[in-house]
Amino acid sequence: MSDLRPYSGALERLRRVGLRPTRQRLALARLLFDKGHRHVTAEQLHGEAVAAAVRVSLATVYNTLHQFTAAGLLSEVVVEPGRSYFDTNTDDHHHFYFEKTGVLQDIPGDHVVVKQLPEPPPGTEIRRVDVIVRLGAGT
Amino acid sequence: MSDLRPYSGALERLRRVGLRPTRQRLALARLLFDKGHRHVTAEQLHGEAVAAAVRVSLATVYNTLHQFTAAGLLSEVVVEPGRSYFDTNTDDHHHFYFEKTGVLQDIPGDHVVVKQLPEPPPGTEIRRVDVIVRLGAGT
DNA sequence: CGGCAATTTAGAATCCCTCTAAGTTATTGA
DNA sequence: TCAATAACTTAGAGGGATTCTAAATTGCCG
Repeated sequence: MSDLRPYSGALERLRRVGLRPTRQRLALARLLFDKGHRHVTAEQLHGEAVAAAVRVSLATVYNTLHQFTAAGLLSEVVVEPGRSYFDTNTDDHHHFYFEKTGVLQDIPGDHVVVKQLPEPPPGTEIRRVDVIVRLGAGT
Repeated sequence: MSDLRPYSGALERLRRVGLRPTRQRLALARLLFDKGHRHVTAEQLHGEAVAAAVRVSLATVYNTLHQFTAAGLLSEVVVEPGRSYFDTNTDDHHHFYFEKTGVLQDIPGDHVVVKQLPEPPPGTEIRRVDVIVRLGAGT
């Protein structure tokens, strides 16, 4: 559907960040980026790859997710102990987290404003500000 | 405000939330609450207990931390995959996280203001809003 | 004090994730 | 074009944090 867009190809994307376009990385990039923004865990992505008959090991899925993150193609979101989500949306934005289901959902950037942030302690700088709105069952 | 009362004895605290004051829970409560606000991991707390010659297993430390959290005596802070911090400050506040050292530090509640929060999706309610300011080495 | 449910415990188990060492593949440059 | 080489992939072992299990212990009530 979306591979008509000029620079959305997986190969192009890898080239631009200087990662060798291997069969595994290309396949994972397509799974991640070819259908809108997503939040996935390594296990989930590996499952999708296997389901799509892509031969790739779990170790490579982990490596690839971290390389993509380091390259700025993904961002990592930590909401629960012992499980990392990777978000294909790298714009400045925040998250709803449904505690019951473990589902993570973007909150568009302009819907949350953080004000009066204190100065970071000397010798440090702010890398990122994460806002997680935790949701439970309503009344 | 988690506690307006001047008397903050461990026994009293456990009684108030309906947890049986066992030797282990009393000792852990003292370690946690008797010297100002703290951020600890289960391992750390267990280490302190052992150092203080309190006989308690790691499993019990985990159980106790979760029971205290469920009872509202602690709050859990998730900043890294694979490690949970427990915070003795249950007031509304946020955190600085020093990525390099793994140290967590409170930001007083009135120093961060979150605005324009969107409506939670129907059937859900906001349980908590976590703000984590991630810090790296400055320039 | 006796009885029973709550609690504690050691150790095994589990869950994510990382590492290692060996095999494979993309790229480079002659 | 075709090695040579460096980058990459992988299975399986390893590791850290946490949870589970089943048995022993302990606090609490009458």
